[in-house]
Amino acid sequence: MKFNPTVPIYLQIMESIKKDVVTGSLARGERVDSVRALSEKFDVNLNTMQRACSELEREGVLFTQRGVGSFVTDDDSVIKTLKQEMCNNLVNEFIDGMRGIGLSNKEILDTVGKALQK
Amino acid sequence: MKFNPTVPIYLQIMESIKKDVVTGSLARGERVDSVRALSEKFDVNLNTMQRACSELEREGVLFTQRGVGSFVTDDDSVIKTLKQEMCNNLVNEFIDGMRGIGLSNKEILDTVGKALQK
Amino acid sequence: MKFNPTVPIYLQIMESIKKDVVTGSLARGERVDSVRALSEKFDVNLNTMQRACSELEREGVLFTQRGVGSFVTDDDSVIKTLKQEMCNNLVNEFIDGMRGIGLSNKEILDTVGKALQK
Amino acid sequence: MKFNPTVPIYLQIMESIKKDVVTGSLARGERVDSVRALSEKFDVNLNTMQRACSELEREGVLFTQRGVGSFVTDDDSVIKTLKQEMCNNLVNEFIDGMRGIGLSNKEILDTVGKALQK
DNA sequence: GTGGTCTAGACCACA
DNA sequence: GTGGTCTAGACCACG
Repeated sequence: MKFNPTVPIYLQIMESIKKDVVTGSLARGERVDSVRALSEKFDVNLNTMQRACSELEREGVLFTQRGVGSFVTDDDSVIKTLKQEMCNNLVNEFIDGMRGIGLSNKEILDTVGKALQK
Repeated sequence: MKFNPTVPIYLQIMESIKKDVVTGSLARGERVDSVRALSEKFDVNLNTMQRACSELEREGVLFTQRGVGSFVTDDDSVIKTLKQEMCNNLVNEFIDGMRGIGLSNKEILDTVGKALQK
Repeated sequence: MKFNPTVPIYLQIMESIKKDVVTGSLARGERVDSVRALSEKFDVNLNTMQRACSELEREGVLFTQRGVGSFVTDDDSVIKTLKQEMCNNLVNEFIDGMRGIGLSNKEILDTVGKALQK
Repeated sequence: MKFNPTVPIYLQIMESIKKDVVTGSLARGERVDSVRALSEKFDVNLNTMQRACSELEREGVLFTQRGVGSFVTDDDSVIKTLKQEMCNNLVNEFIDGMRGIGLSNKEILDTVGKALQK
């Protein structure tokens, strides 16, 4: 995975895992790889991976059973909320940005429409 | 102006000025305030403001006349390109993000449509 | 290192490092000292050193791994191009200068020849 | 005349006038244009032109007769020395630079030879 | 320990 | 007055 050097790696990893969770490619309640394995998979420092995981835990996306491993939350509503939040953030940032450079509602919608066709 | 503490102030200032340029609220060739004045306006340190300005100059958005002041580029094509770039970035990031959380083209378009009505 | 007071220190440091790179005394891909160490070595302020390094990074001579350190580019072609550029600049400035004060090609070549024997 | 933004304009003007003097395109003892006229010719601020002229006077290249105007020095030895100095500076800087990037005497001479043929 | 950013305050060259 | 550079010292995110 390629990281954008301007944003913290652990945030990018968190985003990546969240995406897997909301798309179901990491299923509800499923066990995730160990931090060590993940750090190798993402090719990042172990500390960085730990940071990403503990933040995800804090957000309720993952939970840990000591001595057993980490798991995706088994609370479906958490996942739904997460998806909604991510979606809202994306949309709001996008619209604010487009309006900020002077585009009208119509122009925004047209631009999205065209871009989606590619 | 309120700054997002997670992204460098000078970048946020650059964004703000770029927006003014692409929306025309800073006209082509127009003189911009002195670095000192801007640093007060944005309420940041002089050095921070200078960093923002010199990066904008490197990007071709501003140019400087020694001992005189800084001006918005008078090359219209630069401004057009800038606007196009900013727009593309927004759209691409948005679409990538939305697809990343598993939304279809139709869902993306619908979501934007609804959000624009608010 | 002694600095010429009429040209910015950070530029002189950049030149110095570039020379080390093109002569190979800083090898391709080699790690360079930390900014802190360099600032002591060159006996300049940390910020000045950072300025020099970030400009070198922008020029592709160095690259940075977050939290790890900075390294000489591992792209050999960049180094070759750099050497060629530095060489061309020197030669062109020199010849332009000499012609500017009215010397013929023959005189220029003779002068260089004599100077090299010292 | 185009100025290099990284070096003071007044220095560039001084260089330009010195070249005219050593090549004889400004003859020994010849009257030079008024500072005002020169500032228009070079398209620079009057202060800048004044700075250039007074430095040239300090260096003995020009001299001023109050109420009359400025003139190129009528001392031929000054001009010869000037030319020699400019020439030496060019050669020394050039050779130092080339050696600094690791070229041998032979390589330096070859490079100059080739460049002169263009 | 690494690089990156920010502030405060000073000095300089240029116009 | 303008922009540009430099220092000193602090804080932060990252690994």
